[in-house]
Amino acid sequence: MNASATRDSIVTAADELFYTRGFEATSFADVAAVVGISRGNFYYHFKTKDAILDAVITRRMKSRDDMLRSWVDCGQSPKDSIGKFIRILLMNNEKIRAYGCPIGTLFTELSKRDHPGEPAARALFDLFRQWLRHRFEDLGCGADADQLAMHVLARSQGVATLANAYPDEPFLETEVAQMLAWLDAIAAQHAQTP
Amino acid sequence: MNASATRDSIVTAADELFYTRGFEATSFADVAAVVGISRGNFYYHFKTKDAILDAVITRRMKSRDDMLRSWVDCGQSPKDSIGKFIRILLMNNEKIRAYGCPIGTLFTELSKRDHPGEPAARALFDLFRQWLRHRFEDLGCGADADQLAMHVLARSQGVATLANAYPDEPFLETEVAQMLAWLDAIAAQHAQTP
DNA sequence: TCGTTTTTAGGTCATTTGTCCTAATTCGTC
DNA sequence: GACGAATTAGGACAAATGACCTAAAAACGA
Repeated sequence: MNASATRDSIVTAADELFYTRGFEATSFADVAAVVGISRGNFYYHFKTKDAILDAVITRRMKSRDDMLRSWVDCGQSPKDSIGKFIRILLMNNEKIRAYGCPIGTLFTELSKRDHPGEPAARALFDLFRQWLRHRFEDLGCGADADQLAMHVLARSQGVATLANAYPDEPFLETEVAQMLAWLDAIAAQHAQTP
Repeated sequence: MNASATRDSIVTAADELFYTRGFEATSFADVAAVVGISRGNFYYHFKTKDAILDAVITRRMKSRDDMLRSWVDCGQSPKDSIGKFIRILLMNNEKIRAYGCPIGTLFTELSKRDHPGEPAARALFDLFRQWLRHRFEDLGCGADADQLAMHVLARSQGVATLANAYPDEPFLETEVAQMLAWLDAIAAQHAQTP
């Protein structure tokens, strides 16, 4: 098989395992088993576990960046863009209930261990934060834009955590509806005072 | 030393280490070193790592339960009680910035590994949830009480996570102020429609 | 075919949990 | 104080696991 194809399937498998089982709990052997290659081959592509983590974070970064860009490029209103972000929680409903937020849980794990990959994991938060801030600026929120961005991020994180703790309850849907209502209010408020 | 005193200091040390480093990352040797006892003595008190985890969760449960009860017993209004809960985030400011929420991060870690201690960790959430629900009921929120309780829990979790990711920003204080303002609005709303 | 790339099989080394043992020390009780 | 029970120290050791490494084989392209 092509080397970059093998490398890619390793990163794909690692991404999934880091999400569902956690970074530390996932071993070389686990990833190799999913991909169907030997541990030695694994080492051929990635010298250290941190190198795989880097690749996984880079992959997530690109994936999220592409997603966010597509929402802006398709030309919808800033409010609808932010609404789409909030609705990610609904889109990934089952996975969030089962494993929490892939960004949040990874950061929390790396932070607790003072892992060198922590800044890279924080950069994933930054990506969403900047994007949200720009959308709120487009909405006319000016100086409040960053604070609003952080607010949306925090509530999303909280909802993901609690949905993970209480997966059998309709809590996630309720909270998303409330966040969308809150967004309506913010948008209305800044529409009349431009 | 008294056996229960030794046991207690083990649980205290484990509680702190599980919080600051995480459960999996903390080894028997780590805890024994902090307490200043031998590994042999350690095994005299706790046969397995899961047994220490149980003891730590029980301890946290009792500590939080005592705290919540004291807030009700001192006879302040339900609104002020809920306010005190929200202000936990301020009280534990530095620790939350450094290590996140002790309840949330423990649950997330155990959940991700399908650890048998997961239900016990969820019970900690339940404790806060029930208490908040009762306070909102006292406030006259009736059927909405549980949903409001979950809302407060979720926002607190989200704030803790983001404050952990951005420890150098005044974000935590800002969000607490907003939550307290939100609480004011809820209380006012139910004061005029009893 | 030849040389490079890719893959495999296997092993090393360190760490951690958990078990077990012995001897010393402390403690409660008489 | 004496005695037995509880507690502690300090280790040896097995089993498991995971990160990391090497060398030979296989696949592949020119």
